[in-house]
Amino acid sequence: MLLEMAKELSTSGIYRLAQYGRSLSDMNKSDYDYVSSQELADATGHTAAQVRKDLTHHGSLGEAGKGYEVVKLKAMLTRVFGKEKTINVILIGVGYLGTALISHSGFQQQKFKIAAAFDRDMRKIGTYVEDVLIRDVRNLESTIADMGIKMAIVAVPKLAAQQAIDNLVSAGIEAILNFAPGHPNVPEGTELRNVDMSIELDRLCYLLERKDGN
Amino acid sequence: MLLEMAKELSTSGIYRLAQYGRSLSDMNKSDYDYVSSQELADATGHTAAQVRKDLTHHGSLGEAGKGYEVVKLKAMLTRVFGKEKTINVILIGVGYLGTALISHSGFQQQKFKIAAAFDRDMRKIGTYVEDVLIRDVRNLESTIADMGIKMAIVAVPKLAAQQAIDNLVSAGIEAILNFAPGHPNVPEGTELRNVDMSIELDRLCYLLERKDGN
DNA sequence: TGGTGTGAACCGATTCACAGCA
DNA sequence: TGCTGTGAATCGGTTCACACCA
Repeated sequence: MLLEMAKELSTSGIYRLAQYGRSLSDMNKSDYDYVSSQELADATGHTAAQVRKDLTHHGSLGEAGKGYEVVKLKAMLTRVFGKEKTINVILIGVGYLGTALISHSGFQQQKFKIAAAFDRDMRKIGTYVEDVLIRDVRNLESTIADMGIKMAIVAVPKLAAQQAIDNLVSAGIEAILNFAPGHPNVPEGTELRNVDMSIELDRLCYLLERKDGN
Repeated sequence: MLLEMAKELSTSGIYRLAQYGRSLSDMNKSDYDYVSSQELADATGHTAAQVRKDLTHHGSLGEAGKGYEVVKLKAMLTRVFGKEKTINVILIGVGYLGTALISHSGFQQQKFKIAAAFDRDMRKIGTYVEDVLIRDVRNLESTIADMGIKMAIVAVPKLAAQQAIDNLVSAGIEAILNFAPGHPNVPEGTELRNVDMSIELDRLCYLLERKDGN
């Protein structure tokens, strides 16, 4: 089944696929070792059947009795996520969170690079965090165009988020990872994912409530 | 249906419930106004039927023809999440991310308080970030016991995460929000939620792949 | 009239069980 | 024998449609 058409994959399916990729890097297997669906299942907390379904979904590459060849599996994941090359991303908002994101080692390992950072605080503009130059947010549009960037991370305060996102969209950004609380609007065709840390805490609260005394 | 038994709610159900709470704060309605399932649906991007199903699940409190009284809805949400009082949380790891979390205004608004922060860097211990004293991680256990804390946020580097989580568990922590990449192990009965920022970016990559040229 | 509450229908995702292959 | 690939069965969440109520 070469060049199979990529069927749509559910949100949780994408998430699991990404997890398999992480686990694969974490188990230090050589590229020519094999990994079984059961091993991947154990490492990620899913079931072996689930893993197999997910993997076959993108072209069958397992070998009966042996498992999946690590190098092939990695290649498949790279292709599915379109990560043949490092993905350049821009960052809006260089406060503590923005700085943390620039320093975040996980991005580099996963072939993401923060190619440019923007802020509107004149005291920050022109300085560097790690090796990333902080630029004036008024140059957003031209920088995005020059660099051909498609993805952005928003790490500005809640009240500035919608404006920042509007600017990104009109500058041609197609996918946004937003850390500001709230539910910013984006036009059809722009991908937006929100990470709301206090909602994550709420989930934990809910679980504790169900478990404890109550 | 007073004191209804709280049925288990799906992960996504909990998430939506938390979102309704946020939206409720954001729409500045008075406590005695009413809000319809349609309004909540628009604000959160779900369907009206979905909103109603979610809300009735925790006791019916809508009024036919009018909607849901804001004050009652808020009270219900507060009860479901066990947030009658401010929830004290501790933080492990006061790097950029940890500092960002301490400064994060969203927590305070949602009745979460970072009651104590820990690090193992002697230069940080004894100093303050905002009004939070940074303590020696070796005092973790006693502080948790003294303060009666149940929830923790882990913002240490990847390699230190499993150790930090083990320490938290043996100190009696029951719920952990982890920002380090990877899949730390926790014993049965401890709640763990992972926020992996590069997996979030991967999801966006996948979506872009499907949309663009490809 | 407007909007809730809910059974029924629908749909997709997960699990099961096993045939088939190295 | 060990492990994949996959149809079939199952499960649970979402949507639909409408009765009912203020």
